[in-house]
Amino acid sequence: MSGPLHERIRADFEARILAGELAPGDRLPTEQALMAQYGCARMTVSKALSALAAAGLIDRRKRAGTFVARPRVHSMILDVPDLAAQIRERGQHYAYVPLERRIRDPETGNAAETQLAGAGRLIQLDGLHLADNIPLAVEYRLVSLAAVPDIADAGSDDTPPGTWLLRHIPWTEAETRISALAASPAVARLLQVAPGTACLCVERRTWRRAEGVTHVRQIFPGDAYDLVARFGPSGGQEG
Amino acid sequence: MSGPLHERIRADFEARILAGELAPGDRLPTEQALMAQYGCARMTVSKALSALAAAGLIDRRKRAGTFVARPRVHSMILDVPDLAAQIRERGQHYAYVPLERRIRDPETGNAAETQLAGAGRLIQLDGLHLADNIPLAVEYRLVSLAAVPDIADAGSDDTPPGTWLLRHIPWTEAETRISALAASPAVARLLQVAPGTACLCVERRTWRRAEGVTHVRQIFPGDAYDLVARFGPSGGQEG
DNA sequence: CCTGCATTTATGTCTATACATTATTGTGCG
DNA sequence: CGCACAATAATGTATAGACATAAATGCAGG
Repeated sequence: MSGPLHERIRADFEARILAGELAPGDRLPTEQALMAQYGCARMTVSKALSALAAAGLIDRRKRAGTFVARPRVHSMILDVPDLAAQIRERGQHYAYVPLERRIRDPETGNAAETQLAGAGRLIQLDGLHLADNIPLAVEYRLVSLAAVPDIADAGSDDTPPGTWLLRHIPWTEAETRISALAASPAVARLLQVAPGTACLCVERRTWRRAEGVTHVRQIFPGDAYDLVARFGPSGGQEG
Repeated sequence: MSGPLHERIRADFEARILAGELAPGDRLPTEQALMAQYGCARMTVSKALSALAAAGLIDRRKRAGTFVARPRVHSMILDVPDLAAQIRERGQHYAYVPLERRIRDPETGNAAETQLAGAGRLIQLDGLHLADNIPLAVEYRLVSLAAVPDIADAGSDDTPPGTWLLRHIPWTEAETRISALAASPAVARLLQVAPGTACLCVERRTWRRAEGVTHVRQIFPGDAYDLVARFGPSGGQEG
């Protein structure tokens, strides 16, 4: 149990809070007390407590002291990785089959599309994700050419646009919406399941500085794919 | 644009990275340069950069310098709030109808149940969540009596066990699994939908210090509920 | 009893400095 | 040329102190 002292202090209190030894609302020792206890300077204590505060485990109030925070919503970390990477990680063979690649104007009257397009046009990129040659997901994607002009000429057809985008337009804002729906005949045929089969629908909209980048809808057969999210102390991705 | 200087520095670079002005792999000025640029001490610069590093936006390497990180997985924050709170927030009337409340032993041969139970027994708590008297979700829950002995006598029947647990056993680790399934006849009857309807299934297992606490399965009609997750600069996870 | 003001105590920010750590860079020797 | 090793330049950790800020507390006066 060595390493930086501020990290040790942080880990100490994280453990005690997570274990319930320190309950929500409990008061932590003052920084002065912790200086004495650990035999270090105040900045060192403060660094440890700042990290805990940033992680939402404690509240620090001037004059009053430092308290174990009341857990609010259970926010969980949902990893929405690149499908290609995820499939390969499971040791399966990944392939992407492009189905449609068309540059077009946004549908008039479709607010989402016109907003995504901005001043320019849209490129529609539909395709099928295969794991070991079995259909895993249909993907319907729209990309704003105003935001990503490179995509028109880039992209050999068999790299999925999601992977390409991830490498070229990083650090965007995104909203993901997860729902369940019954497979339409068209989707059912592509996924090789019976029409009406329960499917997981992952819909993601992505922005960059308030400018729309892409809007994608992925549909998975319900029995073939689970999304997994985690919450916990070790899940410290914080990003 | 005032406030603490370290926060201003942090926000400056966050904005430049998110805007793409600083691309992945680009090198940031050295701390020395930033000291000069902002006219402050090194600790102040360091605090700003540490926050960015904790958020995963930059990588700091000794001797080499500080670089914009390559985006890894797009981790998103999935808010899994209390159903009761969420429904009331939408201005609807919330109600919980208990269906089953039984103390029993774990099924022999069911590894998940025996592991959850630990040395003790289990309490099974099934119920129905209603929004404006319309069924929104069926809930099948198992709670370990070893981990939560209080639950046996606590809980007036019309407060959902999820809400009760959230208030009594905070700061747990959890894993959430999201999938789609077709409504079984029993589920369909409870949700008042046709059998086979596509439903969203949210399954959550919760631990506390490696001791199982609860295992819950919530099933929503596919067209009545969406899970939403967000990723973005302001989306800090402070609950 | 209540209100308002001063005090006190805690965190918040920042400085200036020192030494540790580490990976790159460069140099010299075989 | 290439390897070993030293110099160097960057971040990492920590100290000791100063002043700022905010809120709980206590005290005085109405």
